Amino acid sequence: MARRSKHGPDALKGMIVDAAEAILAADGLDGLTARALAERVACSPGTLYNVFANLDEVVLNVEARLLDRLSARIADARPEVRPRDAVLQMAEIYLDFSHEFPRLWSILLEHALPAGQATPDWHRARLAELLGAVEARLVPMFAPGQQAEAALAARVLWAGVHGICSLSVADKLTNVTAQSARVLIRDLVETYLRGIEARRPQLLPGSA
Amino acid sequence: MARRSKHGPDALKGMIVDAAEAILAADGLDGLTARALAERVACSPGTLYNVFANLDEVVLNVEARLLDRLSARIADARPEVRPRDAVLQMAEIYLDFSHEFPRLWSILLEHALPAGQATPDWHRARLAELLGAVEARLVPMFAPGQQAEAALAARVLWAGVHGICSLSVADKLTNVTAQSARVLIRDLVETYLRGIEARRPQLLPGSA
DNA sequence: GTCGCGATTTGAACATCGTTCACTGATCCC
DNA sequence: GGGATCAGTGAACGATGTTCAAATCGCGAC
Repeated sequence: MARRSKHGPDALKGMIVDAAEAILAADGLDGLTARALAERVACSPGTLYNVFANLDEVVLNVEARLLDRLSARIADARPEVRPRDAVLQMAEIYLDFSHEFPRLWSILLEHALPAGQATPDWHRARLAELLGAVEARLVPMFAPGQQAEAALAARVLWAGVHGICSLSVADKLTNVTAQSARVLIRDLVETYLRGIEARRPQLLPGSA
Repeated sequence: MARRSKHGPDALKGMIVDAAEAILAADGLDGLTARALAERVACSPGTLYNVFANLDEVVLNVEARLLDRLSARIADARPEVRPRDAVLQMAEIYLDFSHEFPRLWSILLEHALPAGQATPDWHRARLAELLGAVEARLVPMFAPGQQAEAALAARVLWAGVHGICSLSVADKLTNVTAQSARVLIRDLVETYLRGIEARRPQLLPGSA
């Protein structure tokens, strides 16, 4: 064996990440062993380490693809006009996505790098991109010169939606099923935005 | 060796959980190995398995103590009178707690049991207790016969606060430091509650 | 055709992990 | 004093992530 890769090295990388995603979705982090992954890719464990530094890097690549998929889904959505509807739409996409890939989603949230290793930059960048999308749809609700308030609101809303989704996926919200998580999200977005309007009803009354 | 325990078996249990908490706080989940834990307790690895079924059970006991500590802190707080202040107070206790034990807190959120094993009942019960405390302080803001709305609001607020705390501890909220997480929490609670009042300004105007 | 070289893949080996269990020896009861 | 008991032991097992010298293949030169 050891024939030169018929697929280029990038293709091999893709195959490994594919296989890793399948294993993670089926068996969680504990199921992803170097030997199990190698067997699924039909190569030896050593080959994995020619392409990735370690298993953590494989997991990170799965996470990256997952985040990209979410970004694409948000980008593909038919844009709603009213800011409230647009934010609600994003929140529901977020919710649906987390429940569509519950295992992968949990791994994305749970996966902690060993020791001092910080979250990689591309990870933070992808999260910042999502946050920016919320912020962009929120800006019309605020007067010019209140971008700081819009940025704050975006972070609060996004963190809140995230909290509902993660607790819901982990089944930790007592008496809250996947179904009713949607109700929570609607209530959060509508009530929070109503609270914003109630603070400055005179500025942009038409934006409600 | 093998002298009969000078400490009762419960004391040994406590010593193990103590040591495990210290290791987890210092080195995270990866640092908690059976041998390292045994060395810190000054016993052999096998002894651990006379007291606990496996290392997961040790971690669960650390988590249980952590949740109890949070509950106690909330119970000890001088109760605020106005519902808004009471909820805000709880949220800030929650935030401070998560940042006081960031590593243990992350483990509490991240720790996923292997395979089909569900979150143990006592865990869910402790979370439900926290949720109930929020709910109790929220009820005065709603008219009689609107307990369902109060329960919904409690879940939304608690999940939202939780989302801010977890993203903040994990350092995933772009441009949001531990300091400013407090600002996010204040904004969430105040704006959300204002949104509730804006919906029914006629009912309990004095509760603002 | 074949030879050789560089790139690629291999899989045995290593340290360490969680966990088990036959054994040890201190303690209690008689 | 002498079993009986049982908390505590630690060597051993299988599996883990990772490494690296060796094996193997693809391909261009001649």
